[in-house]
Amino acid sequence: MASERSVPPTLSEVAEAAGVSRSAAARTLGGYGYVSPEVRERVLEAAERIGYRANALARSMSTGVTQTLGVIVADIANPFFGGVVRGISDASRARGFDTIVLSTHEDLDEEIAAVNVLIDKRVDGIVLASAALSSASAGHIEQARAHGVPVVLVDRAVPGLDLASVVIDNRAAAREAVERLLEAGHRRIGFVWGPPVAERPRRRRELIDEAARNLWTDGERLQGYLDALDDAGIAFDADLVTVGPKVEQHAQEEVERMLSLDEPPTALFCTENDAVTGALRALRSLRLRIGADVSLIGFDDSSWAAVMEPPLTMIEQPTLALGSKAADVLFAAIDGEQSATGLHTLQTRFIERASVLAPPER
Amino acid sequence: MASERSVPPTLSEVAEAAGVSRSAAARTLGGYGYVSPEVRERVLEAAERIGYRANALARSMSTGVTQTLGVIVADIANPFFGGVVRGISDASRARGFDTIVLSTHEDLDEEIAAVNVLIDKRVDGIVLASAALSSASAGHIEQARAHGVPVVLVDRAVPGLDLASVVIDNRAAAREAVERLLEAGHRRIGFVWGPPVAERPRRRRELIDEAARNLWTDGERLQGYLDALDDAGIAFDADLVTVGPKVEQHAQEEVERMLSLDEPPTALFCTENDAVTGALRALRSLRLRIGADVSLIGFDDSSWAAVMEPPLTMIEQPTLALGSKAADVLFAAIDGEQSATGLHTLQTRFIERASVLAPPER
DNA sequence: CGAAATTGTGACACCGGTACCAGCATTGAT
DNA sequence: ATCAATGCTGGTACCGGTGTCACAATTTCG
Repeated sequence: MASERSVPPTLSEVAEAAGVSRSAAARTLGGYGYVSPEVRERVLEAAERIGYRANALARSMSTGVTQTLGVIVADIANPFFGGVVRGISDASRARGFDTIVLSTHEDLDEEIAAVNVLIDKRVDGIVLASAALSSASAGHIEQARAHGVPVVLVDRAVPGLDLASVVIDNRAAAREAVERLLEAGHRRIGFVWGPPVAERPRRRRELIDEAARNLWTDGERLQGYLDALDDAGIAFDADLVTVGPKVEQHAQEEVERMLSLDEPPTALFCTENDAVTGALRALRSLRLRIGADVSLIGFDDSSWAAVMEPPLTMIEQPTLALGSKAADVLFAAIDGEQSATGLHTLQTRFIERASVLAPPER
Repeated sequence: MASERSVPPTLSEVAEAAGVSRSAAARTLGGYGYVSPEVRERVLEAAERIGYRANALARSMSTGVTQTLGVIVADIANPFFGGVVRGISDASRARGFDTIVLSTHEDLDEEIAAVNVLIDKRVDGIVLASAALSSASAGHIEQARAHGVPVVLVDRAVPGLDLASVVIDNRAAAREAVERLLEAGHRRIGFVWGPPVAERPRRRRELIDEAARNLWTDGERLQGYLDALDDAGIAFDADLVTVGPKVEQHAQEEVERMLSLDEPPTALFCTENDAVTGALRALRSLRLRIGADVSLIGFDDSSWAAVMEPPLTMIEQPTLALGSKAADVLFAAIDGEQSATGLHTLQTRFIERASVLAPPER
């Protein structure tokens, strides 16, 4: 083997190989100051020959800039966040930035640790899908800003915090979906993926609070559901909202319970991918047909939804756009622009397929 | 506001605040050498008070270690890679390592650039799902090793390269799936997600080469398909293998073509998620029933497959385990253990559901 | 021909840690 | 009383870049 070394060459070694001073080599490679064409040529040749690559750590040390963005999401294996991260990553790459991705498993302590890691690594900015629910639990976000690291929230806003956030209009999207169900004639509409509490809140306010306490988006979607019901003059029924652990299997059980009520729902609104598949499992186990027996609308479109029998009417979230927009806003903040604040709302897309029919005659 | 600063405090500032030397503060915070209890107390208090956090860049500069792993995948938005990255990320975190994730969009040039970025950032190791197909195009991998950065391949092996790789047994998994179809009585079995060439190779060898040239896993899966056919004494029919762009829509078109042959396939083996949904779209458009008319087995199980009508028989890949195993092997290599070489093969799981029935009577 | 302007060079301080080392007290042993 | 061992401290070199600056060499121009 020709180059059998395990330590990368340094600037000094380039200079030595070229027979010039470290400074001259630095100026050539750094593209500043005066360098004679002859020296420049020698340095470039030497750098090429010994395979020199600048140490990004050392550069960051002296420039104070890492050209790196930190990204914190709940779970990178979740396709939704996968899309968001991809959007951030592509947008960053276009600006010559790299991304460090950290998963928090939706745990606030892990999120705080993640923010600290990113501060320590001196990232130039952070995109955060936060599990924090109010300004009271957002101390770590404040700390990042105090350390001079701009933060942009994505997917979730933190009420009461004056922070740039890139989100979708969850409330309006949920409302639209439920309105479609109402238009089709449904009056009993189940809400799948309610708050993860053990005991079912009977009061409406309580339910909303619990949902919002768990996840901002969930609170918004529940609100949208209630908005549509209110407009139609339909009374809220606590039995038509699932509660309990947010896992597919539990969603199934809750939907089965719901469909076994004396007055079961004739339509379901599912606010998450696993809520949809959980609900479909329930329909299957009760031998009910999608659409004909129970209409359904879900959040988070996927290519699978289109090949179901019947194809599912879904709400598509612009995951890539969410990510790239967040990156753009963050870059604006890094560049010191004032515009990089407030709420940026992206549009969802209502994809009408065939899982919504009129409720069955009784 | 109390702490209205935008530059993080340094070790020197801690020392100054505690009224001791930089060295004493360093010894306290670094946990080495002698420090009197009194000084120790003062330093700790001062560090706490001014919110000191060690600069990871500076530390890495002098220790030569970053506690960071680089991860390079084709597309982080792909649920398969999402799982792998999650596995790597969780395993790394358990060892106090962070991960930098780069997407290459399955482009070798981007992959080379990504490797260079990681070398520059002095990551301690790289997990790579490479688009390189032979040792001839793996110069960048060699370069990483020459720079002292250990590399572990995941999901894909590079033939002819002596490198640690963590993969599944694609060939055996494909073979098993096709055997199941044969056992059910099928003799005409379509292979969905063949090589992305414009013109259909007629010769078997040519087809395999094309598939392998595009992606190692695809070549292996095609081999497994042919293995099973060979064992059953069934002649290979080039018309039963899709060719062309690897997108869902094209898979649909190719499957439609296939099903319109004089002797159409009675079963389909799909080697990828989008191949499955593409095939299902084709069945839908031709009004054919899954199982009853055309049996189907696919790669990459998802919760959707279980709620299809009928539920789909699938091959599940251990994405998380693939990632965590890759991380483990990489850590072994970082620790200088010799064991960290060769091929590590993980098991797939064959999930039998209900999309495989006997071929229809003609 | 000499002063000023231009062109090019190497020395060096700095970023913020790590870790080695010389040296000073204090204590105990001989 | 002398010396060694022990406890603790501050000074300092180093990691590998960036970028300023003093200064030397060459060219330009009055």
